[in-house]
Amino acid sequence: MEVEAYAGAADPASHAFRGRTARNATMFGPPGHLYVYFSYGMHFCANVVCGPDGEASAVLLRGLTPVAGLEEMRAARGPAARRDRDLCSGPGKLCQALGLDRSFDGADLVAGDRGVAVVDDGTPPPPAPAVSGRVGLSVATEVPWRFYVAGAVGISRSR
DNA sequence: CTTTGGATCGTCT
DNA sequence: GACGATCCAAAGG
Repeated sequence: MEVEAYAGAADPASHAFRGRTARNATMFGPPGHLYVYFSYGMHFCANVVCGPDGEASAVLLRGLTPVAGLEEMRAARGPAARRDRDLCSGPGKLCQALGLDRSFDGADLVAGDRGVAVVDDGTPPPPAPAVSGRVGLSVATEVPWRFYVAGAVGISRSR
């Protein structure tokens, strides 16, 4: 598990920093929804909207430990994912493995209206999550808002 | 193991 | 018209 926090209008690294646009509209909506955007001409990235309606705060999903549907993930990722640990070890890989694209933008993760939901499987929170600066930014690079489970499978390469 | 460069296009200036 | 909240293959140690 690996995530990064983006603090809406107050965060220069957030897509919401320059105000609401057609692309980031979901972030300005109510929490519990999925914000999916297209980047670098070939990748999708997924966020969970977490602030109250109108605040545009979100959490970027950067890495996951696959626990089920491994066969489907391998098929979706293709030959590039040599090892199972590479299936979801990055924001773009994660979306490819789960089949997420722009059509999932705005999905309700509580109701699961588009077949995607956030659920509690009983795994307790990590007692000591690791922290670092966020990856791939040109601004606010030292703000320590990247959180991950140290040693877990499916963590992206950090700088 | 690390470094480097190419692919590729929607979005905002 | 420029630039990404990226990934991967290839090449060098």
